[in-house]
Amino acid sequence: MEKVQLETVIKIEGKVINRSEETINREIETGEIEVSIENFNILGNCKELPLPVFSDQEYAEEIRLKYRFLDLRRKKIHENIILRSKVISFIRNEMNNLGFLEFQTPILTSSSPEGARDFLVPSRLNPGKFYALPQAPQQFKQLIMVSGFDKYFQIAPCFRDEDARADRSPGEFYQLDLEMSFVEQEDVFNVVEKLLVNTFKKFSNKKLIFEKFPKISYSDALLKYGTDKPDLRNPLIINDITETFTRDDMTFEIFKKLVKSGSKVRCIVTKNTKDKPRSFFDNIDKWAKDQGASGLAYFTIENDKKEYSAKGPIGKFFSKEALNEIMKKTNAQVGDSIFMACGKLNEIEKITSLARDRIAKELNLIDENTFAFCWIVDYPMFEIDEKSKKVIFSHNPFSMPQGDIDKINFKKPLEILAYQYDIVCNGIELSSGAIRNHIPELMYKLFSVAGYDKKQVDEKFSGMINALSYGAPPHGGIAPGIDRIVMLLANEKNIREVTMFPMNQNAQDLMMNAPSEVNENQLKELNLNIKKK
RNA sequence: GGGGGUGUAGCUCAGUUGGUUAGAGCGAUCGCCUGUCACGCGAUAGGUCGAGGGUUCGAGUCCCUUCACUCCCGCCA
Repeated sequence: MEKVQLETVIKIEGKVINRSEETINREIETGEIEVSIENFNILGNCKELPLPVFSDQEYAEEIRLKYRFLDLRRKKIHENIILRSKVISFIRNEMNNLGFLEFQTPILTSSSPEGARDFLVPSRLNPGKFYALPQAPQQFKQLIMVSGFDKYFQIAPCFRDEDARADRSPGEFYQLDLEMSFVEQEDVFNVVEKLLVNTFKKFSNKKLIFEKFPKISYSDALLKYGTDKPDLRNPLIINDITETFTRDDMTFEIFKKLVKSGSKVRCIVTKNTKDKPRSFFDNIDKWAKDQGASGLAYFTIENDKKEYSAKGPIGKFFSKEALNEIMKKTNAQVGDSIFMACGKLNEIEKITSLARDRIAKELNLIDENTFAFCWIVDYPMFEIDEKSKKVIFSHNPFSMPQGDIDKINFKKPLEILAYQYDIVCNGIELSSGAIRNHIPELMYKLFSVAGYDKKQVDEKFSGMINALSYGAPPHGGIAPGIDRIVMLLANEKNIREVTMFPMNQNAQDLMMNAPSEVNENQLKELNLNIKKK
């Protein structure tokens, strides 16, 4: 019996008996009993283990993924997967109770040129043609609304052929896809907010900072946080102080020059950091440079000789009045420090957003035991494409523009806002949704702004447009990411920790050897030739 | 496509300014002991130091190239 290796599956026959008093072990669950073995045999042998199962140690991903069935026996990930199952059935139950019906939608569907890259599946019966795996059941759920089912949901697999991140599985992931008819934005918010609050209260001990999620407009979010997925646990806020650099008494010429040519200056104020060592500031500056920015200028506000002064390498460039203006604008006080970035709008949004996280971590400002949800609303319908300088849809071409439909000024497309919204929790984008545009004429108009004529729209979205022409109800929905919800609940930083059989960063399944080559016959049937390199 | 980090025994890691035969713990094998419960004790096996090239009397260590994994940027309507 002692020769039996770890992880071997055995069958024991014998009597369960009480342990004698001195051998009772209260540390373990079965510490009061033992089995008096009469007989045992081995049901499943175990080779030498490539990774220890009975251990909390961390192991290289490669080996964990290759032997996922062993990895999954380990306590932490085993519990994560159980949590995932429970969360999903809880959500399903809640949705059912709210009167939503769960439907399946096709996995083999048509490719859409917009958005993410599609996974393509060659058709044997239709040589030269391809199915695509759905990036999301977007069009189907709208068609379900048109079909008269007014509340739909699905724990839907979504497929996107894009590169992975820690919080983004390559290839496939799951969304709680939902759609409702005859609703406005607020109706969707009410359903999802309740659902998420219930789910997070049930499955986590962490405190919800907001049970009523604050709503932040997209433009506000970019100004105050530099991103449309702000971590609201972080108290730091970004301020625009570009104006101050147009003053005559401002002598910080580097920024002044940049501002003259259209650059912006934004800053982050850190409270009571005057006693931080020089290295604190320089490290952040150096870090910013490592991130590809030109650095973060800084000074600390001091109170020398009864007058405010800016102290630091660039402090001397700031007049008393200029300093006052900045303090007024940013609510900064004596003892606070100010980090500044100057550059093109999208560049400094990016670096100040990263700096906000970085500085907060450095100063330990984030309470890890909380969840901070918010809605990001009022997304713009269109944006300018950096490369082509053309007007493109900024999010979802099927979203409903805001305002009185008859009064929308299509000549100023960048000013059109959409009923488009995101949920963000702790800096992680959990979902996006929209009230959909169910009016074909309006859709043609919006598409024409983005450079598509009626014929192109009819070709691309024939199913959709056609359906909307036969009495479509106003409708809208949202699709929270299941994997990310479980990730937050399980307190994991990586989505693979809540995915049973994940692929690695290069979208390979090391256990099943996917993707793999296929044989000549398979290719022949599909009318495919592989170009050898 | 680009940038950073990592790569030494089955696993987790150490390895000094370049210097003898590359070490430890866990695991494995064999044996001993045992009312043990992550048992204990002893012995043994196990290494292309990710790969290739270079510098050097000498490379795990320095240089170049490359591969794998990972994090980030791009990308993800």
